[in-house]
Amino acid sequence: MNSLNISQPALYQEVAERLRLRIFAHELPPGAWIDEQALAEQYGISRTPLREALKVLAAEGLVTLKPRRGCYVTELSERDLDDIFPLMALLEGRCAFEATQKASPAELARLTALHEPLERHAAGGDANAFFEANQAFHRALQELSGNRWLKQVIGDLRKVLNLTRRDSLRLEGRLKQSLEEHRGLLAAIRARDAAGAEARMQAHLLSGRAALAKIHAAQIPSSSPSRNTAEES
Amino acid sequence: MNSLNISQPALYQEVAERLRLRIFAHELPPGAWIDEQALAEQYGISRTPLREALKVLAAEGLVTLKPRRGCYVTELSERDLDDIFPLMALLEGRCAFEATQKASPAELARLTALHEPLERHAAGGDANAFFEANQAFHRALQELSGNRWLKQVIGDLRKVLNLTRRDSLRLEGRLKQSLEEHRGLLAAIRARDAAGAEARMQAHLLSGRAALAKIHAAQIPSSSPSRNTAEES
DNA sequence: CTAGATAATACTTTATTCATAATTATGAGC
DNA sequence: GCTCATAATTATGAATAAAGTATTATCTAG
Repeated sequence: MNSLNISQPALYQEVAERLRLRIFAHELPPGAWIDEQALAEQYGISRTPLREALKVLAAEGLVTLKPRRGCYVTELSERDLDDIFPLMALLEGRCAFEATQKASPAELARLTALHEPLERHAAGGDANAFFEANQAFHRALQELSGNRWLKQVIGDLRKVLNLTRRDSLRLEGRLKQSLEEHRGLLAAIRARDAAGAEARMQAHLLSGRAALAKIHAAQIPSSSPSRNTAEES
Repeated sequence: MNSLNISQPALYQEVAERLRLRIFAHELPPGAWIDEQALAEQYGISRTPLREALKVLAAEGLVTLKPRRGCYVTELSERDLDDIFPLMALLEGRCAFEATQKASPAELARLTALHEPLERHAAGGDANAFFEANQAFHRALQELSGNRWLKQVIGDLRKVLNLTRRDSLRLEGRLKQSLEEHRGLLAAIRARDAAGAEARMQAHLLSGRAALAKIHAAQIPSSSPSRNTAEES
């Protein structure tokens, strides 16, 4: 894919990646103002590459640039989530459909192997590890779909979804439920039931949205103070 | 991405928009090298805002940044088109589905009014005007879907598709065929046949891909350069 | 005491300058 | 005469500086 881009990555890309991680970790929470010069001297670079990195992040939707006002981490509304999850269901559903049709027996075996950690970490109750294994499985499916642009679009939306806290898996029973959905999905794929796999993937995503909504409903949305960057050392 | 920028847009955004138009007009054709300093002094600005604009365009996929090598207008391969069009069919199909279900009678009337120019310009054989009217109709449908992120993703992909020449409508009979497809689509929407509208929209997009393929097959019987363009994020 | 206006401060934005890396051209050697 | 290596030129990438705009705080007037 990246034919000539094997050369050393530009500084602004490195910075963009580091900022992404800090945003995903909620070290830079949604709504937080991004202090350019503080961040620049923290990274030991000038503000120029930092600003270029912010342009990239803005195009990805992770931050919002307000002209003459500065840069803020994007805040997702419930409305946004209600828009994005069905869209992801559509796209990842298509992935499941295509992958079911195109996967070779060897690839099917690899996919099955990727499912095993899900079983293990669900049994162990390790939500973080389950989350990672879940991501790996979904990514593999996207790879098997064979459509680079489909994968790209899903990846972009997933980045945006990472703005929300990932603790929906800690909802009572959600881990087990998600595992059950994955079992059904894998079974449909292995049975070469493309339409079934698509439907199960869609249900899986929408079920994830429902879990998130339950979390948000439970947490009191009274005060959401958008604090600035938390100091950590 | 999208902020409520009622204030004056930043210079780099203006530059990005002007470059977009030049790219879409093929004044900067796919594969063309973008000369930063030449363009900067042509616009009477410094290289800094120009470079920031290029970062935005790179995130949109319109240009490809090769570290230490410069910036080039993205070239789409046939493979890319084979990936993107089915994806657009899926997304715009969903738009048609949702819009059919959600549109009020008044909105339905407005949509019907937007269809009229298509009839007129098809009869007049004005491919450019037909293209514009077609875009307007599709955008209205995306608006009616009520899903801002769906609209956003479609818009992003449409930008990329604008990298290709828009002369597929000049293919013998394509104008008439496209009109027929639109008639069927509108009829399904007005009949509140959401599934039918979705199917017709999907067929419409795939039909557009086929027309483009026919153009390319006719124009390039010799060697295809097929520079593959990788997307990064 | 409150509200509005002005001034000051701070941050974004753009420009200019400098350094580094890549490519091309020229010269020399085989 | 052709190929390879080295040097020079050009363009990209980063940093620093300067300017313009927005926001906030303070002071004055009603």
